[in-house]
Amino acid sequence: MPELPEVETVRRGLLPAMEGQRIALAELRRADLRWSFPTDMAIRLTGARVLQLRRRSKYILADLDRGESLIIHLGMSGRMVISGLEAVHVPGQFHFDHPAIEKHDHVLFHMENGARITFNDPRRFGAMDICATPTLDLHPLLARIGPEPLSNEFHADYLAARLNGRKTPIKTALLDQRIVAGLGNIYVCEALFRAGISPLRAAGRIGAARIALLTDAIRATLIEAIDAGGSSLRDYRQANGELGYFQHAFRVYGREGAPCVTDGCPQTVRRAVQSGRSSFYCPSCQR
DNA sequence: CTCAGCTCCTGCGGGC
DNA sequence: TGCCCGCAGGAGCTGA
Repeated sequence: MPELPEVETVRRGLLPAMEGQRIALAELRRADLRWSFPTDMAIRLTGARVLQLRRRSKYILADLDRGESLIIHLGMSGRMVISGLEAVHVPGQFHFDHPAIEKHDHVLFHMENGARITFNDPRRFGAMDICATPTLDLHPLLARIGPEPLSNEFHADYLAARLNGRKTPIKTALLDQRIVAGLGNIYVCEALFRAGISPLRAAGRIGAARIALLTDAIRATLIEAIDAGGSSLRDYRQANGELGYFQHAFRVYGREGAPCVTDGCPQTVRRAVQSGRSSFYCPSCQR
């Protein structure tokens, strides 16, 4: 599913169920996602309290009261399904409603407060690992990731320096998590459209002014998507507590052949394949 | 170092 | 209806 906005939305959705709560039981129904879990991961999680849920790039980080942190990546198809957040009162008793286990439910966190968080991932590109909190930043999955795009470290001068001399297309460069964290195929396409930059353009051949436009476009695109996720989060909560994809009004992504949304632009959105992945763009608005 | 291509895995939709 | 193909929001790894 997830690029930065979706992961941030999932994190926020998990907060009431997980943060400050103890994991009564961590149940690993399948231990081989992208990599195998540490063999003792269930033991290390069971009984631990979640002190804080953070996000770094597309990773959700759960700091535990035992000096360790759980690292979660949703891959392409990972979802977190929350159930039983609120006790159902029937005469004489309370109980927590949980749906039946489904195909591809790989990991379940049974929380002390009665909530259950189910990690479902059909393609199993997702990952989990656990390691000491003080050295979390040195973890191989996290160590080389670039700045958060919504932080002050990400600015035009930084991006210009990182793109300088690069022949690779800007589309490919922005997907490189070492340059900037958290962008994926959708929001790269959307940000490039906003900035009026062709995904095919060599990364090192974009002027300083346009790179500044691009950093602003990346930020605006992500913030807008997070806000959209926030609203759909409320909808989901009312429905069944499930956190999944939220539909967002994309301007180019997935719109091949459809008219460009720019007022007066006669063009249609094109699709090109770059490093094996689809890029969507307007050949007139993006140069 | 940079860069393109391959790879993991399952599901879905379109064409025949 | 069934089968085959291409495609999917990620990213690590290999080899040139």
